[in-house]
Amino acid sequence: MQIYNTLTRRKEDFLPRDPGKVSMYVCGPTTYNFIHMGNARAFVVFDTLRRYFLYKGYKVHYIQNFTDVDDKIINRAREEGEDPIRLAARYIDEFFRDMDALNALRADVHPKVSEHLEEIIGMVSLLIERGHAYVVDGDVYYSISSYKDYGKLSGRSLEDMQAGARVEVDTRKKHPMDFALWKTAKEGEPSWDSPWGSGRPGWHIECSAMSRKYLGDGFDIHGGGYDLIFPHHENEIAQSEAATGKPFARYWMHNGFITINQEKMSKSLGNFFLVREVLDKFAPETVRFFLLSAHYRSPLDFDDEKLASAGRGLERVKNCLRLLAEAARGAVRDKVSGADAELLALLDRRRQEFESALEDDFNTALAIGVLFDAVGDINSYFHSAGRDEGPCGEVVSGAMSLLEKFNSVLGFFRSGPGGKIMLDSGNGEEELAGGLIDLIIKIRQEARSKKDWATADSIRNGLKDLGIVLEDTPQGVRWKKQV
RNA sequence: GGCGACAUAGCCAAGUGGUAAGGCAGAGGACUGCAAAUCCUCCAUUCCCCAGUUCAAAUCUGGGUGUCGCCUCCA
Repeated sequence: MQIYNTLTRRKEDFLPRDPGKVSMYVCGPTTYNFIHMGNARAFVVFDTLRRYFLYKGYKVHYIQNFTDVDDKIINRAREEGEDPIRLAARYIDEFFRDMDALNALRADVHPKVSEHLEEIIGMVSLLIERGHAYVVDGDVYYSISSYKDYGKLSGRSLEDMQAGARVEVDTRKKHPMDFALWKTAKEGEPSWDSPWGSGRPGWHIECSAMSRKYLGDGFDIHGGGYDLIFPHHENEIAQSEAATGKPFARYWMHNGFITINQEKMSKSLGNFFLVREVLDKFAPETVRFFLLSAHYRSPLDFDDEKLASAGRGLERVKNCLRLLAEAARGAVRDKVSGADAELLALLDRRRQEFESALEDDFNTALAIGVLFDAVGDINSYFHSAGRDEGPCGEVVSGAMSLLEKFNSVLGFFRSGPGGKIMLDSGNGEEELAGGLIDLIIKIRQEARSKKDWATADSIRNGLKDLGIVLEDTPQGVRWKKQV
């Protein structure tokens, strides 16, 4: 597999540190609010990458942190009169609600800053010992001048940064770009005891400390949004490599932004859409499909019309799944004809194309194209060969299994044991509704048999207004929920 | 100011040297009582512009133009 590595600015062959195993660390959210679509993109992209490694048979160790100690959390908590750690914990629950809806698998570990002070303090101490950090009035700063490779990820030099520094210069710092590893506690803030007094960690050190704890030195993939390259990831590298003397993450992957009217969606610009707002209007599979429909490094412009277009496209895939499910329920033929064998061979080729697409820097857009090609192949088959002689059992199960394989990576649809796709959640209420709809359809069929088209159409239109679409086919009547 | 990315049909989007995937929308046809779904056909002589390299360029080089991003919390 080839992966574009931000560190080297080119695609490289992906060779895991330990054969057969992949270690990944993805920067999670600062939990002071619900997550927005931009956050979701990063998490869905890396979830899908992880799923692809699993599909390929790798054992994946996937870590995603929560920043639950931070200025913004503290400020928010103050405004709402709530304990900061509790507020953060609440938004962690909300994070899971959103990401579960988007069918993202839980990480193996979701470490929190508030539970890793020991590791963080240990790493800060190590940096001081090694001369890469200094203490000023209870604050600890990382000295970027002490680390010769500072700037290697973002491609900037110390000189550039001095020239571009527009931030107020703290005269206690040795270099204007030196950053805080540890901050002295202010009144009313969460704080922990440390060798430098009571305080709390700076932002960047948590990822260095926690990734090391769970993945060790030189783990495989570190991911996050483009905006984390500088300073966050640059600083992580500086901290980790200076502290351990060993190379940090081997492959750095960064996803592009979600934009609104071509402008970056961000909390600070205020032009963001919360995941749950979007999920009120669009199905989760549509949202996930949309997020994967462009290459992960490209910007992705968001608006309702684009989501709607994505939803209509996904409907094609759903229709094909319904067709296959229906065929599997009906009578199938054992004998494998020439047309059957032809389709099976074609689908095997699609499987290979799907994999090559993802092997090339994780090109989900291309992989989705292959999915649509496969859907077209299957539909054509049912239109001709499968229809004339009845569907072949091997074809039906083979086609379904292919789409399930694709889905195990793309994760559009929820799946049960063995990756079986479940289009409807199937709770009791839905069963009841389904029974009622079947009954109404039966009554309508009686009207149709008497050529009472007025009644038949009135029933169909009435159901449509309720969001139930009927399809009269030679094989009988099908119904589904409207998109 | 420094650094970097991108520019492909009405819309979204893949494609890094060999003659433009896929989706949405649209047109025609098949099927249907009519629809829906599905199938078939059509829909960029051309990839922001101008030069250049090459037998061959959307793809490489140079120069423009435009848009966006990072340099400050941000996925």
